[in-house]
Amino acid sequence: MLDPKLLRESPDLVRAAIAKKHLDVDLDAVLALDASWRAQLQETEQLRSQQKAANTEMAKLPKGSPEFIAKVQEMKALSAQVKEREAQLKETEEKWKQAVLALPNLPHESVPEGRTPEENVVFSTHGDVNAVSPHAKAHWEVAGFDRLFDFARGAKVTGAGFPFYVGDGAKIVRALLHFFLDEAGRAGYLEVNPPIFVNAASATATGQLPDKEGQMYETADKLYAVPTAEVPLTNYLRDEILDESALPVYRCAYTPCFRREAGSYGKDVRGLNRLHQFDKVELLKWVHPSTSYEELDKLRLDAERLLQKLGLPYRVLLMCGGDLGFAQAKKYDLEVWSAGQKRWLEVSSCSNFEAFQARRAQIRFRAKGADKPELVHTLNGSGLAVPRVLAAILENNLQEDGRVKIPDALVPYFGKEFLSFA
RNA sequence: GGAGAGGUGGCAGAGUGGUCGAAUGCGCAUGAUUGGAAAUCAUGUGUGCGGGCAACCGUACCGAGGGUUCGAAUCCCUCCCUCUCCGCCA
Repeated sequence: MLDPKLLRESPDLVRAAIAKKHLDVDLDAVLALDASWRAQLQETEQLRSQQKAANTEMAKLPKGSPEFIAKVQEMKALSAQVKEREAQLKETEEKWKQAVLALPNLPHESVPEGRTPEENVVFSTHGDVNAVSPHAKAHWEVAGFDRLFDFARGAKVTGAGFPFYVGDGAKIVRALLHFFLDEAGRAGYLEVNPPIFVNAASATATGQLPDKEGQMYETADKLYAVPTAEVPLTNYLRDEILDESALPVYRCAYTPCFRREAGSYGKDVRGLNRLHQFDKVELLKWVHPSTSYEELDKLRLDAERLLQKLGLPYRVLLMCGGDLGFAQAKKYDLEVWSAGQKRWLEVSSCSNFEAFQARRAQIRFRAKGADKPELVHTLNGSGLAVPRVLAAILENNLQEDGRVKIPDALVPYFGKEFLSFA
């Protein structure tokens, strides 16, 4: 959520932000709504003030006295008026809230102009895409793939996009998660094992609700399966005021992630590329506003280091305004090279939300001596999402004999040097 | 799942219709005292929203939402959560 004061004082900044993100928002309508909400609020508060004053007077009057009875009659009219105005105010407030919630975060000045994903800037490229296995093929075409990654039985038991991981397939998932969590711990993130269902308040605070409702699985008692650990983890500190000295707070969490992916069809749903359930380690930071861009760079490097240690070629994209999410001020995507598919696969997305999430979730800190608490900045990034990293390993490291060479850094976790499909 | 008891400020805890944003204690902050500290004394000490350059003013908030009333922390309804006992269970 954007600062309503910013909207009032500098509507042009907000207008520019909407233009840079190539969104369609009728800002003038929002401004008009804001003005009418404030006018109604003041009127209503003024009436309530009268009511309170009368109440104090009445308390001093003897209960059954004629003055008292007269006052009660008089106040009935005011009371009715207050009720009516409050109802109106509530209605306007609801509209106002929806309108303000629909305003996107301001993109940072360093975010490049652009409308489409093609206009994202290649920030850096690492490793040699030609240095991968000459035997690479799309991972779903590798002989024996279906034994280790059993989509057919997954479809029978649950549905499309819910594979079974079997034998070395299960083992390499566990090895990757273990490796990711250990690395995050070394980088200073405290490991957390959060609930994987959240309530509506939490999903709203991080922005999944109200608009992305259809992307989540919902249970009979109105809980949502987490689409990412970002949701429970960010909400961990919801409605709390931290001590300034506690910042920055670093947390990481592994959770399975559940996404309905309604409306995504076509080529990129093959194999491990897009699943309804997948495993991911998420990195979270709550930081002092003055340091958040420095922290974003460090967060990105923490994610990059994982790909470097796994020896996978990757590139970093700096997202342009049009491809930046609604809530992000700046975002980098990490894409791993998939030698068999001959394309880049997104495996991490590192973002600075500035105070946008913190305002919705009311996560603040108090500076020493300051009278007012201040909103923190939140950042998060994947570190990393398993299936696509796994796809890249399977493809890039495929040997002539059909086995897969396990990256050196992963061998201690996997327990052997080759993954076998046999 | 059943029965009972509860949810009040950073914490403990009073308050059962009006003068209550809320006693008191602890904690915390500032000042006095002290060579310094402890102790003591004094003062202050929540958050959101709106208005105002500001000092400050207004309003809301006593688990959440609704209701009754001129007026609700207090009465009624629904829901959520915690604790105790019983049942069930990894």
